[in-house]
Amino acid sequence: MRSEWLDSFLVFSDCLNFTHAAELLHISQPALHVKIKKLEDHVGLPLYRKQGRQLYLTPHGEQIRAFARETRERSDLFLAGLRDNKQLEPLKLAAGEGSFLYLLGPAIKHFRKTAKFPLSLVNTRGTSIIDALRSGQAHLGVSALQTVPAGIKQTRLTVVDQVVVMPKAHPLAKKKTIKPVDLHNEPLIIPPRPQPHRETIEQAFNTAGVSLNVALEAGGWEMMLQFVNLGMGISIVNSCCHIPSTLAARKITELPPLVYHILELRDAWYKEANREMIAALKKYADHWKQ
Amino acid sequence: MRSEWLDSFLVFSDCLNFTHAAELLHISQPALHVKIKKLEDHVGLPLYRKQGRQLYLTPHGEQIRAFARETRERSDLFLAGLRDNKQLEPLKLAAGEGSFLYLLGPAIKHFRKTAKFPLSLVNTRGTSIIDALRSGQAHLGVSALQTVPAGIKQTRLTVVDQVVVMPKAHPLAKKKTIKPVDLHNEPLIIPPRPQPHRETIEQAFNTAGVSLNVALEAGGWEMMLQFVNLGMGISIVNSCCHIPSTLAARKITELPPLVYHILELRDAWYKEANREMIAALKKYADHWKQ
DNA sequence: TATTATCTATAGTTTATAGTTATAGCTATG
DNA sequence: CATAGCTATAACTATAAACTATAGATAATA
Repeated sequence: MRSEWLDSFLVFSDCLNFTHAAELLHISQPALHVKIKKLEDHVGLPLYRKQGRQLYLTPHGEQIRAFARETRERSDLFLAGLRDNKQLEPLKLAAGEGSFLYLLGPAIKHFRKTAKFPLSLVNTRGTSIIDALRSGQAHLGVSALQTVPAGIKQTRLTVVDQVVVMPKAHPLAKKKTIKPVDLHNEPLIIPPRPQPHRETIEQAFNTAGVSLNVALEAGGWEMMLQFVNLGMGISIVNSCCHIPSTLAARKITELPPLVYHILELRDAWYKEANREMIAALKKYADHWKQ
Repeated sequence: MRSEWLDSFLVFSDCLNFTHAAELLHISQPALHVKIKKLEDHVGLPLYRKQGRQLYLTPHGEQIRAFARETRERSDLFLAGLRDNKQLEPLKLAAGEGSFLYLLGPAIKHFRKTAKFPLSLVNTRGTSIIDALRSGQAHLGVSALQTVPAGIKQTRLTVVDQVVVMPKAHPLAKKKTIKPVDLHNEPLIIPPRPQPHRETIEQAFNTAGVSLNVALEAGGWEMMLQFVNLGMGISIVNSCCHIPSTLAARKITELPPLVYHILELRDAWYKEANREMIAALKKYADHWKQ
């Protein structure tokens, strides 16, 4: 869609009179007429109608008019900012510790190498990622939320299973997959209460009718694994965590796999930096599986 | 800024080679060269440089490239939506009861008459207007917040004084202006605790060292005025409220006037509907004063 | 009812712009 | 030092965008 057409249409839609609008544009009336006609042909929809000899815009015409206005305003603002040497705002990517540690490394590396945008990483926990997006503290988020809040757009990134980790010598390590019942009375190392990971575990254990034996509350995957390593109990972590070779990891049933999504504000006009980061994230979505 | 220039620049910036890019665009290399030159001349800044015989984009060139991408994406999305007959989203205006009752009437009337956008009004109270904007439940808000939250753009609308209202026969009605001290021991009708109006009053009375004698807690200007009318006490309301002729309104010192602002999300690309509503609001910003 | 004014829309012509070819000039490479 | 591969400019050409003229349509006016 040519910008000239939109500019002409803007003037025309103000006058609703080819003769006057053409004068304002310093071109002849027929010249304007063909411009509007070309715009109409391109769009493929009638943009104005005649009632007697009064012209009026169709609803599509009204929409084009609004689009034309926004387009020009956007362009003017951008050019003004460019000439004022306005600094490029860095892309702010929000995610939890786990995502940054095990999921996003290669994507971030790739983005920094190929994209020309400054990058800033925001460490968030739980649902505060949504607040960060809404308040503009972050432009993009990665998280495994269960429900999509209003006004947020989700793009599926990868699916991560949950595994039970324990010392290799542990009797449960002989099993191939573990059920919540098997963990009855086992001392567990899990995060404290408001964390979503804790909630998921509690829910699954409740459903299975198994009571939790919390040996130690510890947040953060690395910490949890460290305490398992020290023999203080066993734990449930994402299968994308780097499991030390001294530990065994076994699949657990009845705990839903985590679906990681890319989160962005719906209809914040698609920023180029977002686009490039999303491309990088998708490229390396499953790198951790190898 | 012509859309053709941007389209050509996009291809050029991918190749960084006039010869190849021109082939892709099915024009000759010199033709592309002058197009890029025209874009550069229009912008007034160099968009690329040569290092030996390798070309690379300047930071300004990178920004233009991102802008060009976004421009095309935006245009494509718009056209696709238009052809799919996607319904126009209504403009959602959020404000409190007081604003809707006394401040916004004529502006809303004007908008509905002149603007071609569907309108939807959202009744909010207190700071939840910010949440409504951030979550996309509202596109525009009107409120008299004391502080501007991050990511919100404010435009000053009008200034409203606070007045004490009482029956005309009340002894205080003889005064021209009233101080908080004068209200010592007077039974007051004011909103309950979390309301900002209550907080403002409490703060002013604390500063003046006067204790509040709360006769009745009632939210909403109309209700408050009604109870004053019924002789249950006196109250403090905005001067833009419709004061019944049976009551007297007197200015009060030490209570700061309320500054009403238009609120919108910073850098949500300026929607045409927002623009028109803001124009309408400004046009009738002070209508209530007459 | 005929006449005029005002405006849209189309046709034919002219002008301006965008495209082409040719080539000079620069730079890395064998 | 010759050559390949590219940018950038000039001179020329084709195309598209402007113009003039005017037919057609509608409402106001004599």
